[in-house]
Amino acid sequence: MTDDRWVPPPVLLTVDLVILTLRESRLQVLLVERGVEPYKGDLALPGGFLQHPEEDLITAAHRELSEEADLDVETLRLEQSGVYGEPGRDPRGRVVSVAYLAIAPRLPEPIAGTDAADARWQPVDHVLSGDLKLAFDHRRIVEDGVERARVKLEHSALATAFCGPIFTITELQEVYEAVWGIPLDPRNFYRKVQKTDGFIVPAGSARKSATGRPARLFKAGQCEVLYPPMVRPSESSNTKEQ
Amino acid sequence: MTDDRWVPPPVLLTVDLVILTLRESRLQVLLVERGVEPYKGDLALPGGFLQHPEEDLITAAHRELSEEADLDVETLRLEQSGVYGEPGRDPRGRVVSVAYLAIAPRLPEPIAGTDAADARWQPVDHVLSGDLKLAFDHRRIVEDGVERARVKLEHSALATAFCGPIFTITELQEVYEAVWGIPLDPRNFYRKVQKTDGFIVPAGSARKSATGRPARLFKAGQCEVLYPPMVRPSESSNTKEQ
DNA sequence: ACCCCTTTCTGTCATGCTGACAAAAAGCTA
DNA sequence: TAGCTTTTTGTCAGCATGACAGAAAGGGGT
Repeated sequence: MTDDRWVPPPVLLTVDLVILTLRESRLQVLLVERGVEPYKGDLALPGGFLQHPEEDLITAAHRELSEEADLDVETLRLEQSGVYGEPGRDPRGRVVSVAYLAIAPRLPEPIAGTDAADARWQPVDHVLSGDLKLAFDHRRIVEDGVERARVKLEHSALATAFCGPIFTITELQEVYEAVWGIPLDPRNFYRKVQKTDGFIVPAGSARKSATGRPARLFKAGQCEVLYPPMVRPSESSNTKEQ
Repeated sequence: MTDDRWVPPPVLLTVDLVILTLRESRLQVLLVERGVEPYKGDLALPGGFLQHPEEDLITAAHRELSEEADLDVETLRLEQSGVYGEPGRDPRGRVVSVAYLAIAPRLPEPIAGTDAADARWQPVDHVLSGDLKLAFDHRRIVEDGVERARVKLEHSALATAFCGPIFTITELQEVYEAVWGIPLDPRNFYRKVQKTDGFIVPAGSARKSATGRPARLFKAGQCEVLYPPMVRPSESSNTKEQ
């Protein structure tokens, strides 16, 4: 650092995308089959290098998403979820990756783009359990992203974004159950979301499909931050035991 | 992306450090006076470029900390707190910065290192209020770091790390008050931390300095995650109003 | 029409946490 | 001993929660 002629070493920057959605009542993550080396043929998160030196990170993230999986994600709000810069994580050299997270309602089946041989949804538990091997350190990135989504569900009104514009309380409950991976009591859940101010507002009259009593319809309220938060019960047993 | 001869654009990577401590019952952040252009003479967070292409991010963070402010921070646990990569944030070119956060007990007055003309503690409210101008987008980084510290105080036993190895409940309360920036009721706080399992454990007999009834002494418990969490009262008014 | 089944919705009840506050306990000082 | 400060122990009402009972509102089958 005392040498005037020293120049900082450049690194290569990538963005990786953890796109979560709900399909068949399960939390699923968007994965692509890599069409190029390294890890050609393996599953990985969509993502890639910055295109030009002036490209914004978030712009690059959106671009990669539309390139690798042709999803209409204009409205998708990407949120930073971590940086992964360990040397050796990419055989191509020193690559630092910024991970972005998005959580969205039932998205359609993606269409593989230019860089990806294939793109499809996979249940996150297959990734977390290790049944599904991912390229690079992408499993770790998925883990971190899912944990962040779980926490976000507690403190923000994000869960409504998983549903359509109009939904029933039971549908909202299924979102929580899928993301948290635990069952909830319908009656207490009903009471809780009703009295959490600004979370959901009534939308039109009742009536829904199939069997059982017709459910009332709701839409997302205007508040972002939930107070009091939705607490997931399992958190209690998380105290680190000596 | 369809051009085989295309190579990804390199970027320069820096680490920036948000080191928070408690001095004189106020939350303070470590700042250095820049000794080189750009922003020479301005206050900024300690930090700098990766030294060589194989340097780990966290290693670089520790190195910069010891270079710019000669603190003995072997035990300091740095935690990632964000990436700042907006084009134009640094006049030297495309510079992406990874911010690290550390929270620590009363640290000594720092000693300016090689790159910094000076290094010292500054109250965070001076930074947040805008009274103190920082170089680059460092004010934003401090804001994010402080908010993260506030949240961490709610859910983790971090607050004990601000105190010495042995402390009184009142001292612990002062930590919360300083970081959250609000007053708390001593009696309710006393009750709360006592029954939060694994947060604090008794350490030796009572007795302390100055006036008033001697306080009992405690040390940090073994648990990391607080359940139930410490909730800061102001959070209730945080609902985003339409 | 009637019964059964499913799902949604409304209550109830005991428990435990919280905020607000009273008051006792334990020192020090004058 | 009186007065002051700070810590510690209670008290009390209100609110949220978990567990669960049971009513309401449909549909399908006979």
